[in-house]
Amino acid sequence: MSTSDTTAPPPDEPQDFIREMVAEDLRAGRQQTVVTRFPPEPNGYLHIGHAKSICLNFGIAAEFGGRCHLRFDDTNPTKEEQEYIDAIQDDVRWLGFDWGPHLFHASDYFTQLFEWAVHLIKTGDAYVDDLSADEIREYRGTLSEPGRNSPWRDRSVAENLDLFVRMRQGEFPDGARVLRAKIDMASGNINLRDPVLYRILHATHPRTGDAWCVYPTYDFAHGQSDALEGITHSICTLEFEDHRPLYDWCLDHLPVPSRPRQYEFARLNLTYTVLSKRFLLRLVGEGRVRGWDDPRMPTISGIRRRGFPAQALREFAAMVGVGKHQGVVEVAMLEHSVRTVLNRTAERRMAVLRPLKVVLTNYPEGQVEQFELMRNPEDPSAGTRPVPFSRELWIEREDFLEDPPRKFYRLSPGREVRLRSAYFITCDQVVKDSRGEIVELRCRYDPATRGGASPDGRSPKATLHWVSVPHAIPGEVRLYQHLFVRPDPGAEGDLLADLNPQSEEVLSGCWLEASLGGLPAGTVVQFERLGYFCADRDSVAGRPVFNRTVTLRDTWARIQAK
RNA sequence: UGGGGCGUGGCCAAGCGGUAAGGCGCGGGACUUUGGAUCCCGUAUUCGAAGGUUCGAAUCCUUCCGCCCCAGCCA
Repeated sequence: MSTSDTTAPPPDEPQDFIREMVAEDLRAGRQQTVVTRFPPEPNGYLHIGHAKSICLNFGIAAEFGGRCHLRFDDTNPTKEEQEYIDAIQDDVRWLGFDWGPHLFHASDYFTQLFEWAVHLIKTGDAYVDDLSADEIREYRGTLSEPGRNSPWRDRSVAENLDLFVRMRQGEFPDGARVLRAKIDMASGNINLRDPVLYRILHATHPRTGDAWCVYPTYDFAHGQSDALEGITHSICTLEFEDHRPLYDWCLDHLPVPSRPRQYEFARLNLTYTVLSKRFLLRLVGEGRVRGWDDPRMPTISGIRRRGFPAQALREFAAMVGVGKHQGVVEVAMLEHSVRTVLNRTAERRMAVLRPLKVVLTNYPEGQVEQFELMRNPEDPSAGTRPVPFSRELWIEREDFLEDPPRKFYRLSPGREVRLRSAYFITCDQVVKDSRGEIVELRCRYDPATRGGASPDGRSPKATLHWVSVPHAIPGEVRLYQHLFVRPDPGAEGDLLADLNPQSEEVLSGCWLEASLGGLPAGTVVQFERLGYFCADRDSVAGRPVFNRTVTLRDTWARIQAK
């Protein structure tokens, strides 16, 4: 609230229409400062769509030198849980935003809201209705026909007051009565046909416990909460555009301490990604995934477990922009920002997912060499790491073909390839078991090519990654594909029918560079050309588990085509 | 048949009366001791459609078409 909050100059060029309006409000003197808020209902985990809203609200506040509140819109105790309240805070923090001391709950205002409801009753702008939910729906009319007034609409102020207080005191069961605003049953905007302001809910609230049995609706709580917190710009998604007249009506009829304005933008839609809390809740509830933070989930916590960096999400949000057009953004755009960030930050390591043993017949038994390899070629300041090399190595099964087709340049009988940063090797012999399965390759290395370059200038067409057998540690790798196979999850049809049955593939016989052992969960490394992998919290010392980060449908196909 | 919004290339998106930014994707090339890295080059005679105003329109006017949201005591 200090004036220092307002000293930062607004950005030179607003990048979107909301920022433009904010800048204009400041310029015209309609607002002295900028206060926004991110107002999730704690009825589930946050997903990538919320990230857009978080970046928008916190971003605008930061750019204009204002502040952004985190407010839980906890007006419906039947759906809300403390677990969600905690998880949401973790996610917003992880995304890189700080609400400072500005943590609020709509439930903080229950007393004030109740008093304001009484105020509306006294001014004749609200009444207690005895109609049932079904009757209210009937009386509301339809999209094309006006509604009719409730027979209880003209009760006296005294009777309304008495009934409302008794509602609050718990005299009536759920659904028996509601408090309604007296606006216009014939309005073309259905939200204005005497909207419900308060309903009876004998439910325990995660924060206020059993103190209340009447709870305000979203429409009666949101704008007033904004006003109480001094929010200047209340930014929400498009589906609330119809509610803005009601938002304004409430503020205009109540002695609120400030006058916020509501602005709407298009929510994020992503191809191959369902961003419906209701549906995500179902996936978790039915055990289709292993929880809200299952790495296949589009939740912020799931995405985090897959190794998406917070910065990538922020860059993605900026890249997508803010507008009123409801399009569907291609996941490729998200994956692009993930790769961009990871490419410059993730350290390189070697790991063999599907191992095949290579024995260097001319390499001295028992000899071990240490190579010092770059931790990240994109960032020399990351330094180097020691990587041991010995007579027996693991290479990727896919990197050898006994009978190579054209265009396959990796290892095959008689061919020479480079072992990344080590030596050139040539395959002399293929060892098979009784079933004809290749179990081992006998190769010869060229001592003159130490470090991966040949003094005579020859250069193999392929470079393989490898791990020294005696030094490797076992690990598990989980490969993820898109959870949904339907490009546009917004289209009609049963979403469950389009769940990808192969969205997860677990590879347990992997061999990893030893340095991959003690990585803290959340660390993302790049396994050379295999892609980015994130150390999972399921890892136990010495036996790490990694989740593959970015998935492209044709990963392997692309690599093989080279 | 009510109300509220939105329509710029495959996707997102600038543009606000002066003759179509940018990003993603895609295609092609270069380079490379991983590449899905990096670097080049290409990718809308046209802005949902049709009229009109204007020297000049994606930008102004008219009409039409299409898509989205609203009939929870959810948010």
